[in-house]
Amino acid sequence: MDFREIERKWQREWEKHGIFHADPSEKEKFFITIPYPYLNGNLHAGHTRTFTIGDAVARYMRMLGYNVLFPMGFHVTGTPIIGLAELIEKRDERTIDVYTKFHDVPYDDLIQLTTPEKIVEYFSREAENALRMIGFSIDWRRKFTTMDEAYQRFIEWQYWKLKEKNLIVKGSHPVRYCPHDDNPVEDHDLLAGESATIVEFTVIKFRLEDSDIILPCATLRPETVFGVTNIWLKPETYVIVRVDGERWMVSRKAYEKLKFTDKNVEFVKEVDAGSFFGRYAVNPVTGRKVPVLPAEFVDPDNATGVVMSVPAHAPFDYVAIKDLERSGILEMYGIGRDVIEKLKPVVLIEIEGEKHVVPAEAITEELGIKNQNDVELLDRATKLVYKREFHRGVMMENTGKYSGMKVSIAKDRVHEDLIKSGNGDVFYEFSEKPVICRCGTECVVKVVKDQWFLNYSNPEWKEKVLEWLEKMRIIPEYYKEEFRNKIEWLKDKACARRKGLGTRIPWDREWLIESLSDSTIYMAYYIIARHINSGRLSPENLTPELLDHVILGIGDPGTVSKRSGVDPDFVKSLRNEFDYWYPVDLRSSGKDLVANHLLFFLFHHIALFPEEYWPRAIAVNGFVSLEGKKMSKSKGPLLTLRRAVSEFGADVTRMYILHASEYDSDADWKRKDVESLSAHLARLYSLAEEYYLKEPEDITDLDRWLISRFQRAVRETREAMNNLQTRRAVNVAFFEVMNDIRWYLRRGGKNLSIILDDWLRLLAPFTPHICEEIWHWKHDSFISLQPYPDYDESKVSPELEVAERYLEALIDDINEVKKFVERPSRVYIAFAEGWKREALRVARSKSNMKEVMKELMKDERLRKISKDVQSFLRRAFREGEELMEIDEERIVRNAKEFIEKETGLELIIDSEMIPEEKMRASMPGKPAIYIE
RNA sequence: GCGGGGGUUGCCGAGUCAGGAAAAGGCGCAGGGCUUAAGACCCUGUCCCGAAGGGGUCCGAGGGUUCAAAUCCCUCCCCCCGCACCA
Repeated sequence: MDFREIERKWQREWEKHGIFHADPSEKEKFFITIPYPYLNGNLHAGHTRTFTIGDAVARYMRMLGYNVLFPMGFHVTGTPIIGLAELIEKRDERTIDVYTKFHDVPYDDLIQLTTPEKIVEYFSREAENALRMIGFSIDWRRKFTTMDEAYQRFIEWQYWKLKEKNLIVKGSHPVRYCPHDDNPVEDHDLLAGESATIVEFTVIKFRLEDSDIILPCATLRPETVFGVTNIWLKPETYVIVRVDGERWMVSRKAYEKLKFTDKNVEFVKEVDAGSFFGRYAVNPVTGRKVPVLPAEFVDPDNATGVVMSVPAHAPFDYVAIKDLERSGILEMYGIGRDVIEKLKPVVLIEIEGEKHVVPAEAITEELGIKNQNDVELLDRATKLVYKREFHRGVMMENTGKYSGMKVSIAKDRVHEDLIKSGNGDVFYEFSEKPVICRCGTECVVKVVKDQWFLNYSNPEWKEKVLEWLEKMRIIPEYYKEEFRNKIEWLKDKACARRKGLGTRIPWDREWLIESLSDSTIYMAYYIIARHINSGRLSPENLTPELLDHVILGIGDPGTVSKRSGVDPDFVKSLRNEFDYWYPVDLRSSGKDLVANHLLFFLFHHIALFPEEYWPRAIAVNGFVSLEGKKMSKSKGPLLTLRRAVSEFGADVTRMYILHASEYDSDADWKRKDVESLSAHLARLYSLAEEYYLKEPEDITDLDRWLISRFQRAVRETREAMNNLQTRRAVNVAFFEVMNDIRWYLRRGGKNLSIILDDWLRLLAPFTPHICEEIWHWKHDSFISLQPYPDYDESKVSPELEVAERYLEALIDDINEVKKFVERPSRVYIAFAEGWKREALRVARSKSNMKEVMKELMKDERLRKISKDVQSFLRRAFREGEELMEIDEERIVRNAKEFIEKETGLELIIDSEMIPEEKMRASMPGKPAIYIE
């Protein structure tokens, strides 16, 4: 049988009948969205996971009777598409290779894609085809791209709204930057230093005595400013530069870096550090005068190249002073030895409950550090001291107003105070070096000036988001904590760019709205997009008044109609439509979007909409790897959705991906596993061929058993789907039902068709095509629109289920014993003595196992065989009352033939033939067995 | 470092919140059945021992609580992900 042919057939039928088009109705609505994909390549297995989960839920909810809206659009905002167009234009070898090999774009098509427009056109078409060929139940009338004029109107409207609410502010921020390309660099633009982060140094301005020169000491530990004994410079050439009107002395490298900051920097002259040694500078915080001294460990390529020395807490400083003492360097610069003697470590941090030492001295001795060339050990020592002091340290009384403060707090406080007083500044530096751009140039930290920021740090805004989060459903649940933390951690975000595709900031048209910032509330736009696509609305109609009214209910239809040129009745119906669909009931997404998009999604909804339109639930899922390897869009390996479906079929792909893993854990795509899953689905088909159209014969207990078991599958599948546990759902609905069917057929069941209608409906959200196909052998309706099977308690028969389990266990036991008998031919069976049944019943009258055990364990003799008692009781509790109530003899007699077939033995029920010691092993539910 | 998640049988993974069977399901492997054959399908086994349905060991490591611990408590080790302005 050909899966693909069936799939295409039903996809055509669904489309022809528009069965997934959703419009307001009397029914209760369910609005589910999946983040639209970014179109710098083809959809791949990772998308497949997120989308398939969404589609399974959409289909499930539809079958539960909801009016489900499941729309899709395409994201094209930002720089990658432009970058890709440039690379293709340049015929970049690597790009051509990756796109032909992994994205499956034919070479001749690919080389045509030399403009962003062509790329968007091409990949949106491909994406739509792919999404159609896997059979997602999307309402395609609502598609759009973020470059559409109407969408941009909608974004402009949103940004005006945010501006009105003062949620957009101006500021500067540091970015990783390539001086050669004159552009910020992203991770994938780097040759080296991908893991480098931008570190913020505090600059503390020490003024040189009798001079206007400032020595800007860069430090990561501003709180130790109270313990500065001297200043270090490397004995080499430095420069004097004018920085915002001040004269700074910094390393040459530092000067280069300063040019990229938001400061006004002017070169003055070169100077020799040597001529400054022995001079004094003033600590702006303590007023203490400290000498300027030489040290080799100073790295001119790190921050300003000017270092304040805190020998009590900084192992480097401590060791460097020791080195000075031992060497003749001071004499070389004509500095008296008395200077050294004044460099006594000033301890300013204590750790409660520990004895007072000079930390840098202690650690240096402990690690056996000899001199400042022991860089590795010194780095380790520095970290150790920092770690201890940061977490457990408290500022001592010699730190003025910071005295008694925790170091972790004092650190930030001192930093802020320095900046406020004008005695401090910041200097950005990479945490690791070098950071090198793909063009080969070493990157710098650039401070972008006057940029627009979304003011996420706004405490009221945050508070509202945090409060709403508590009311939301987050799946899986433990992600709520993650969201809580991320919301608290979120800082202002730059929302403007110079380069890329996108919408201009309406009040400052030099800037483009950055891609994550234009994707926050676009779910609302699906409702409008439908009418743009049908031609009933044009972009010009989307005036602020219209959007205000439709989305927020502001104004009256009459006025809105005049301003927008839209018929008043249509204005009203748009408003009703919006009000019907909003809010988003579920946003289901990959876990990579938690710390960005999903946060912004919440923040923006909460800022802009009234509470009744705030999102109700968010679900998060993991990634997909390929044969254990991480997929990569830009390097491969990659499995496109299209390739997966053409090779394995839509249903197989869907079911595999749904069953491969749960929630945020990652799935691995293994070709072999996918293939064997294909066989399982084929089995479903052949079972249907054999049984679906067969009229049931007389209904037996075995049939009732199957129906009973099936009820439980229905219940658990529903429960799983209500929690978005697709793996569990598929496991139960498909594999466990399949196992029951195996037993049913093995037992001689003939009426499989009694559950097939329900089974197909149970599976329809996961493997809709094959279910639709089989369903139509008997019905004219679409299974996709049928009601989902309901759990029917009245069809559950615990007795029958216990009876079957009893039988299975009995056969197992007989086969087990059989192994030990030479040439076995007969099995004798006898049932447990009445007194055992009675004892069990008494014990069972207690409410739970714990109670019973407690009671029974008081008896010393029972205690000795507690394990036996345990297994005895466990089973009783598991099986329930029914274990005592079943008529063992009847079950065995009825299944005599079956037992004989399964064991190959003649079965005789006769207690006379069973030796005493075998009889002892019997329990209710476990007859005595004797084989000869 | 901070935050979140995790370590179960050859592999993937349930089970942990509410303590009570070597522990669902899938995959792999082995044996058997069916078949002209292959495939598909069906059955059995897959930690160790066992000539009677049993026994032993086991859930990252080590302690503890309990009649009973993968599950509760304490200590420790290891792994994955995020830490941004990028979609």
